[in-house]
Amino acid sequence: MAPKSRVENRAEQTRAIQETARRHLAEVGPAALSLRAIAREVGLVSSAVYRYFPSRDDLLTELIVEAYDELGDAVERAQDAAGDDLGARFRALCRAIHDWARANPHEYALVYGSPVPGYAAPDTTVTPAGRVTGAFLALALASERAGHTLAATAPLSPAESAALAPVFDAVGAPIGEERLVRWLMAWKTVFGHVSLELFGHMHRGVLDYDAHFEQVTAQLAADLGL
Amino acid sequence: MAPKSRVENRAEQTRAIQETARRHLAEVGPAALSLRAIAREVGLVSSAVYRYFPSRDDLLTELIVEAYDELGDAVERAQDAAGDDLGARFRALCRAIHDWARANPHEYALVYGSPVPGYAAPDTTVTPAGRVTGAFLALALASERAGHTLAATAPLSPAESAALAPVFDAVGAPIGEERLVRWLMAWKTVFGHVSLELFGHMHRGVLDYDAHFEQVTAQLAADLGL
DNA sequence: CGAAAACAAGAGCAGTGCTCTCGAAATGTG
DNA sequence: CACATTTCGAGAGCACTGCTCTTGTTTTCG
Repeated sequence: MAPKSRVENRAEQTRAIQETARRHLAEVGPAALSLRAIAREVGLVSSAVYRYFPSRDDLLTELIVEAYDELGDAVERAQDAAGDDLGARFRALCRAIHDWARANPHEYALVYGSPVPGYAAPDTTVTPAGRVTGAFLALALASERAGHTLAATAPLSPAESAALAPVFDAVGAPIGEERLVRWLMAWKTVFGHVSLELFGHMHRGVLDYDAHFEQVTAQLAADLGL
Repeated sequence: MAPKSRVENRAEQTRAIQETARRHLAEVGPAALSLRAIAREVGLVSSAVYRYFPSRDDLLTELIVEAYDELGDAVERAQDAAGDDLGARFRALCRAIHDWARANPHEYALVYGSPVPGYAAPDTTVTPAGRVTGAFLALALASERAGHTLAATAPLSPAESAALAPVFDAVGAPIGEERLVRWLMAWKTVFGHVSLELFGHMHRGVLDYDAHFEQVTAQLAADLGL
C-alpha cells in the first residue's frame, strides 16, 4: 500500500465520511443521523470526525447542498431530454421533481421538509437551492417570449406586485405580472403535491399518485398556456 | 390543601405534562422536544412521566392530535364567520390555514412537515387530520351544487379518475371529476405555499407574504369559479 | 535534523429515551 | 378496621447522542 500524502488522505477521509453520511441519511433520515454511527462505519472514533467537519450541522449542510445539486441535476437533465417544446419541458420538470423526491424521500425531507432544529441555512446552500426555482422562472420567461396565452388571471394590486420585486429581478428580463404569479402558483402546487404525498397526507385519498400527479401537471400546463 | 383523589390527580398531572409539552413544542420544535425537560418543569423525575405517557412518541401523538384540532377549529371558526358566500368562505378557509401556520410554526411543522423519525401516525390522528381536507371537500361540493363554472379544466383519463376513488367517497355525493381535481389542486397550492413560506423557500423571493398569498387565493377562487 | 502542524484515540461532560427496582401512599376488599 | 393490591414518584442505571480536551504519534516543512 502506497503511503498516502496528507492532503490526499484528508480528501479521501472527507469523502468517505460524507458518502457514509449520505447512505445513513437515505436510510434513517436527517433527524436520526448520528455522527458517531458514521464514524464507526468509516472506522474512526467519533472525535476524529471533528477534524473534517466542525459539527454535525456542517455535515448536514454538505448533505443539503448535495441534495439540492442532485435535484438540480435531475431537473436539468430531464429538461434537456425533453426537447424544445415548452409544454414538454414543463412536464419533464415537474416529473423530475416528483421522481427524485420519491426516490430520495429523506433527502427531499431534508431540504423541503421542516428545518432541523437550531439549524440555520448558511449562504452556501442558497445557490444550489435556487436551481429548481430558477428552472421554473426560466421556463416562465421562455413562455412569455413564446407568447403563450395564459388562462384568465386576475391583475395584481400594487402591493402584490411590489411584494414580488425580488422574483422579477431573478427572472432577469421583463415578464408579465400575471404570468409570473401563475408560474409561482405552479411551483407551489408541485411542491405542495410532493410534500403532501411524501409526508402521508394523501395516503387515504389517492390510490395512484403518478396518475394523479400527471393530471395535476397537465392542468397546470394548460393554465400556463403551454 | 385538599388531598386529591387518585383519579383527579392523574388527570391533573396528565394535563400538566401535556400543557408543558405544548409550550415546549412551540418554543423548541418537535425534534428538540425533551421528555426530561418537560418532567423537570412539571416537577417530576423523568421516569415518572412514563406513568402517564408510555413513550415520547405517544406524547407527540397527543400534540399532533391537538394541533390538528386547533387548526380544524380555526378553519371552521373562520368559515362560520365568513357567511354564506362560497368565495368568501374559501378565502376565509385559506387565510385561516395561513394565519394559524404562521402563528404556530412548530405545530404546523409537526403535522405538515417531515414526519419525525420512526414515528408512524396511529389511527387516532386520522379523524382530526381529515377536518381541514374535509373543509375543502365540503366547499367543493357546495360549489358543485351552486353550479359554479370552473375555469377550463382537462378531462380525466380513466386511470386518473380511478386513482381518486377514495376522495369521491369522502365527498359523499356526486361531484364532477374536473371540479374535484381543481379543488385538490387548490388544496395543494395552499399547503405548498404555506410550507414553502414557513420552511424558508420564499425568503429571498417574496417581500410581503400576506399580499402574495392574497393574490394566490384570489386566483384559486377564480379558477374554481367562486 | 528538529520544530510545527495534523491527526487519531481516549476519556469525559452533559444531555437524551427508556427500564427496573424500591419505598410510600392511596385504594378496594375481607 | 385491617390487610392486600394497585398506583405512583424517585433513583439508579443502560445505551446512546454531540462535543471538548488531552495525549501520544505521525507527517510535513523549514
